[in-house]
Amino acid sequence: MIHSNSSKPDQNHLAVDVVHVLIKTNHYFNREFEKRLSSLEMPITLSGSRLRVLTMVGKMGEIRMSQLAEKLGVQAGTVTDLVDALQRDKLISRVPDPKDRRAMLLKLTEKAEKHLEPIHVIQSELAEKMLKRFSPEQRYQLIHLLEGMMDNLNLD
Amino acid sequence: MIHSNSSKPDQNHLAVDVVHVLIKTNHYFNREFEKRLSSLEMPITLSGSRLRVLTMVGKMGEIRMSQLAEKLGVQAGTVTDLVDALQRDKLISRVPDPKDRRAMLLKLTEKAEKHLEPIHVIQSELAEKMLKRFSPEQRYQLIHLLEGMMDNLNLD
DNA sequence: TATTGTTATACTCTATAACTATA
DNA sequence: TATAGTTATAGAGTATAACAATA
Repeated sequence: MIHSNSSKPDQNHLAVDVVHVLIKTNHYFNREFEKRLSSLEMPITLSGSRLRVLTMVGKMGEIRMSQLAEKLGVQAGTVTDLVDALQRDKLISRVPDPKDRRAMLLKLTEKAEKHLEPIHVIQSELAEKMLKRFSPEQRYQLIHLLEGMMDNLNLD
Repeated sequence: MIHSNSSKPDQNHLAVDVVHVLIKTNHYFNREFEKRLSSLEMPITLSGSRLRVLTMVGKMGEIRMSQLAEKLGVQAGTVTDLVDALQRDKLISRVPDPKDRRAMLLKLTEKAEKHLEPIHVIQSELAEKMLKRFSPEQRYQLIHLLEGMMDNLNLD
């Protein structure tokens, strides 16, 4: 058999290009998002990681430390630190799980819900700007293509 | 009462969804890429940031610290630190710019070129896996849509 | 005066590993 | 013994701001 690696050079090159554009687009979004966030002059500044924690906890409603670590793809100790910081800012509550005395359950506080509102507005506005003049079909198409990429990652 | 925010709820919601899928796809790629990189057992481990520096310097051939900072979207001091580390590992060389005695010119060393090879192979393989069964048309489409998002960011 | 790069300081994110309490 | 979470330690990445040398 011939080199599997160089049998389709053009196609391969194109694949790398797609990934590079993906990374770049993500980077552009992040940079602009962080810029808008910091210009919001909020009493508490949320980094990307902390925001991801809050969003995940909000989505799950109630979640254990270990589950959260798994969902975020980080270590248990990292979650402990992040939650410590968020709890200090009264954005998250940590209560013992009545069913397992080793475990802790995390929940958003009301303060967090209020805090997240303007952030979600910014996110939404920025998303809309980046997708200006994209038809609904194009938006679905983009979602579909990206989801296809993730699906491929979970194959064999 | 009607929220000014919900005038175009479906479309707006879709825009945020697109961005979320984008971020998630990027995250999936990064996680898998870092995993494969670390399993490569290389003598020097390159973080995402250092890799981005090397890739950019490689692409430009020769570049100033200040240009590099601008390209990467980070502060000058950050670049100094990154380059310090890469120079310590003999992956980058720093020579004074003969035309401007304040400036430094960065270049990859031969060691870096050799070092980057297997990394590019991994990147290419992973990209190809994620785009398996995507037709060339779909690949171009994806690139086109993502570039459209970046273009929109630079408007008004 | 403005620009190039460095240094100093501080904070966030992250991993690894050792540890405690509970299952 | 295994699991849930914490603590300790260390290192990378980043920003801000003050600084020196040169333009």
